[in-house]
Amino acid sequence: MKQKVTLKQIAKELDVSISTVSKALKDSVEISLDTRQKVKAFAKLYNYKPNNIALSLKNRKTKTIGVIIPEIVHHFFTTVIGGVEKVANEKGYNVIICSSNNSFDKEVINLEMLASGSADGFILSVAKETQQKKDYHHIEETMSQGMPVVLFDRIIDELVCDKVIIDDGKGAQMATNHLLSLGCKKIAILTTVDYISVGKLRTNGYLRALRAYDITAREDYILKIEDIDHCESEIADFLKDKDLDAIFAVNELFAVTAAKILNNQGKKIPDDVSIVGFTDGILSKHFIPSLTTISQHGEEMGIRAAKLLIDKLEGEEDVPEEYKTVIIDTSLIQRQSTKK
Amino acid sequence: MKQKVTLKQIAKELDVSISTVSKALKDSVEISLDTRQKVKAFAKLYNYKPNNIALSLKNRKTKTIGVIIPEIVHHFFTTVIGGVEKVANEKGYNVIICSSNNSFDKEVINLEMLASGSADGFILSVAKETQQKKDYHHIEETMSQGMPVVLFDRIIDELVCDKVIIDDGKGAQMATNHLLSLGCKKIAILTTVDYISVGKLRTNGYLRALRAYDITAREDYILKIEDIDHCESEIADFLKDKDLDAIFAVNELFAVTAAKILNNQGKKIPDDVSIVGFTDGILSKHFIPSLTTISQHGEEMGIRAAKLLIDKLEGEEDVPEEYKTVIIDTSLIQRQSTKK
DNA sequence: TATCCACACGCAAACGTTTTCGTAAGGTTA
DNA sequence: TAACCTTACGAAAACGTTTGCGTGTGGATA
Repeated sequence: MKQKVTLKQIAKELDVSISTVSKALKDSVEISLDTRQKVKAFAKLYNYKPNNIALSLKNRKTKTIGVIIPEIVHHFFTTVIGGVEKVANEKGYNVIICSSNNSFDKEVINLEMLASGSADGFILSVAKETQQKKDYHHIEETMSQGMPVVLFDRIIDELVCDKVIIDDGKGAQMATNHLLSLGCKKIAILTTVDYISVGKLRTNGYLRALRAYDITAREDYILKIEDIDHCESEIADFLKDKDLDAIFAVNELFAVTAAKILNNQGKKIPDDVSIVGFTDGILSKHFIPSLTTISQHGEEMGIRAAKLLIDKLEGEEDVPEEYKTVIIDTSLIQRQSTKK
Repeated sequence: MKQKVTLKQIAKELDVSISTVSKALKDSVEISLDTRQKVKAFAKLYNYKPNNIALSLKNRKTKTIGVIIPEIVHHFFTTVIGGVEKVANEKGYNVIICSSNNSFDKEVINLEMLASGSADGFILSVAKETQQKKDYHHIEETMSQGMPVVLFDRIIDELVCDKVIIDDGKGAQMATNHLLSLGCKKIAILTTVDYISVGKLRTNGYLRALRAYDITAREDYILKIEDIDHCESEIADFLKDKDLDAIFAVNELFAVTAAKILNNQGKKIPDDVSIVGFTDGILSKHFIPSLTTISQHGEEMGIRAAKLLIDKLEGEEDVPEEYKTVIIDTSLIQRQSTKK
């Protein structure tokens, strides 16, 4: 098992100094052509690769972007990561991904770990628990230590930093409008509890759309689901004996679950009930009927977030701080779950 | 913007030496109680966190596991990562995830980057291109430099290292047997091209099951799909005018796509045609009808892989090399796409 | 022959730790 | 008072780089 070869070893073998080796590998004119060639040949032979750790220590930067997301087994978030990776790779950055598993503690641990030397900046969507606790000290601390943070999707309004979001309200409004324009009047919404920022925003969008159509929102048409893992029974209860003509669900799972329950009730989609979801994932695409949905353009979010972060990382040090909030357009993807 | 505080700065402020600070923070008896308390108070106040990079350099280990997967937007792989993270976090390891995007070049780049200081060992499922090219020098090199590698799912037989796989053949056999036991006789398989190791293994399992039932396999019942992104037309062509009573698909997407096409042909699932898929993802679970499938137990794979890797990382240096191949049991999840 | 200048290379510091070893100060013992 | 032991701390090396600067050697010039 040959160990990794270092400059020191090459220097020893070739009987020159470490600096000579380093400079030779960089093709410095300080070093004679002869020596340069010898060193490079040797380095190639032994497959020398500079040690990133040492470089990071020396340069005080890691060329690494830390991404922290609430869930790793989640189509939308992985799509965003895809976008981040695209930009990062182009610009020579590495990407470290950590999942907080929606736990505040794990988010803190991950952030602190990455912040202590492993990453230069962060792209972050906060955990459910964090939104609930409203404790952002870890993020503030990271920023105050000079590491830029870009928040996306589940952001925190109180935090002053770059952000990439979609206009959740507008998206929800678009979805609801679509249903209204189809002639639906009895439109229910399946949403999350209010402390999830995106859930609340989408609920508001739904309400705004109804108002614009002069339809009074009904409390009993709004279901706020707390426990996503057991949404099925909640939705089933909610849907029992309700005479709806449309459902707007704030995510794929709610939409699909509702569709299945309606199916079992013998209702036809979209003939009896139309459904619009949120997030364009594989479920929406492949479900029968395929689901009309609001696309969040996850990859685009990742791309923009990465660009914002890298701009900060590579920008002038003493430029006055200026933070942007990028709003990604949502779009309605019409499929079979809403009638034409 | 207060910069990160280092031992040196604390030392300067408190007018002691760096070593004193370091020892004090570690509660060394060498340092007087007085000094210890003073240092600790100061460190806390300024929120001192040891710099991981410096530690890595010093300790020659990073306490980080590198995971390289072919795709990040992929349910199975993210499930595996979930398992890896579980174990890693328990044992105090960090997890870095990189995706090769099924590109050989990117796999090489990622591996080399992580290998040059960022990770102590690797958990890796190789890119499609790598399997095709049969070029494994980057992996061999990594191992020869003393960094353990655990291969999972898409492994390479020629490589001598730890591996975690499922018995793809057995799983496929189980799936096919299930169909046979239901009385199906005309069973087609939707599989991948042969250079994808798991595809080939599953095809073989299918063939074995048929043989055991004394059914001659028919060439025209086997579809090897090259381009997953455009599988729909291939499958549609294949299914045209075929009088099948069952389909075994080696992944979720093929299964769902076939189901949709059959639907359009007016065939009922499972009454006219039964379908068994592979991989227990959200699609299989939520599709209507829900799909009978072979579960790969992705999380378990991740757990086992992480354990194998950490064992190697923490094992004695000079213990004779010994490599294990862990085979995870697959299981058949019966749902609605096969008749009872 | 004394002076100067390239050339080609080495020294050493720095990045932030940890840890071994050395040592000054002060107290105890003989 | 000399010898010794604690106590409490500091110096320095090491991890692997990069880089500014110093310097020895040899040849060219005056």
